[in-house]
Amino acid sequence: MPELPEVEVVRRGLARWVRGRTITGVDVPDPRSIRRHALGTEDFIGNLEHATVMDVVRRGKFLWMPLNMSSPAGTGIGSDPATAFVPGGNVPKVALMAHLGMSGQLLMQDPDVPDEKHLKVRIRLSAVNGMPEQLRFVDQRIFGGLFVTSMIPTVDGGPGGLGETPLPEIAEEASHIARDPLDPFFSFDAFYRKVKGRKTGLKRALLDQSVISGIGNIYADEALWRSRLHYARATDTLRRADAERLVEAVKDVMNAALAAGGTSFDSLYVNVNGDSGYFARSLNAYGRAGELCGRCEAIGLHSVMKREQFMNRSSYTCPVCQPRPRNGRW
DNA sequence: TGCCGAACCTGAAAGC
DNA sequence: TGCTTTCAGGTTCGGC
Repeated sequence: MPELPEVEVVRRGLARWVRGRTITGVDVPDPRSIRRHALGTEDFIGNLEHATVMDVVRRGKFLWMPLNMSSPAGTGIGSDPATAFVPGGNVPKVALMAHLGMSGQLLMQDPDVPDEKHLKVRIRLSAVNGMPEQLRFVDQRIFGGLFVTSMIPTVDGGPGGLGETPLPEIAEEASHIARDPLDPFFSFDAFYRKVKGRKTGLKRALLDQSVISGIGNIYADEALWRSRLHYARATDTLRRADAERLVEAVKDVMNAALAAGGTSFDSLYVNVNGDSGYFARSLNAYGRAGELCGRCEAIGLHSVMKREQFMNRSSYTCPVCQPRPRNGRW
């Protein structure tokens, strides 16, 4: 399942292939994957054709490609995105937005590669020697999707997200979410204020993208395990030191996952070249129900990881080093 | 206003 | 063997 590290792996791969290239054609074999584009398939295609991809930017699990709409068809080849943004000039007004959902994949393919079983959108790119000519959106469960959205100024004046040429603009549909822990402009104080202001459980807050973005079920469990906190801990009882430990754990686990190319349990997550990541082998909590807690075992304790139902999902904890708080409070 | 749960969706695995 | 049920989970939206 793509969470922040997996989306960042995809972003880096995509940036290498699509920056500066012009979209020459678009097919939408399954319009369900563009259902968030309210104006329909024709409008979606009309917005993309002849536009030049300026960059690939990410905030949390949202990924977008700012588009230069002013380029005549075919002139995007070899243009330099770093110099394409002229203040007050051809600043991108729209972006192609992507969310991978549960099973979305953005793949670079040559035209002669047969269509994937769950191919939803095909974007043809201007020809460049040695580069694949199609960007394909493949999605088995259709929780993800593509749509065109406006670019708007960021509230804090900082870059909208992580990209190769950061701009003080953000895709409108991503403007409601908080900065993610790997964002250089991430503010611990802002995160702590939001968490303390909530009256809910800690894991629910971690999964709330308006509090902190990029965290899904897997890395929430891993970060809570690393920081020895229980998912049901009431957020308004969280001490500053606990929150600092938690944020550091989130950063550590995400950086480790990024270094391993992401977490893959099956073929549902792959990078733009179709390769899987290896971080699943390093998980300490997620999916380890019935196994011994590695941290407790290291000090001679025999505690068995347990799985509980939470928010229609599974949560994995160690009952010894992550004790459940009484009534959510310590 | 803010929290919470349902719904969306498909394929693999388990159960019968 | 084949059918049915369960499970996986990110985001949005409606109900409370």
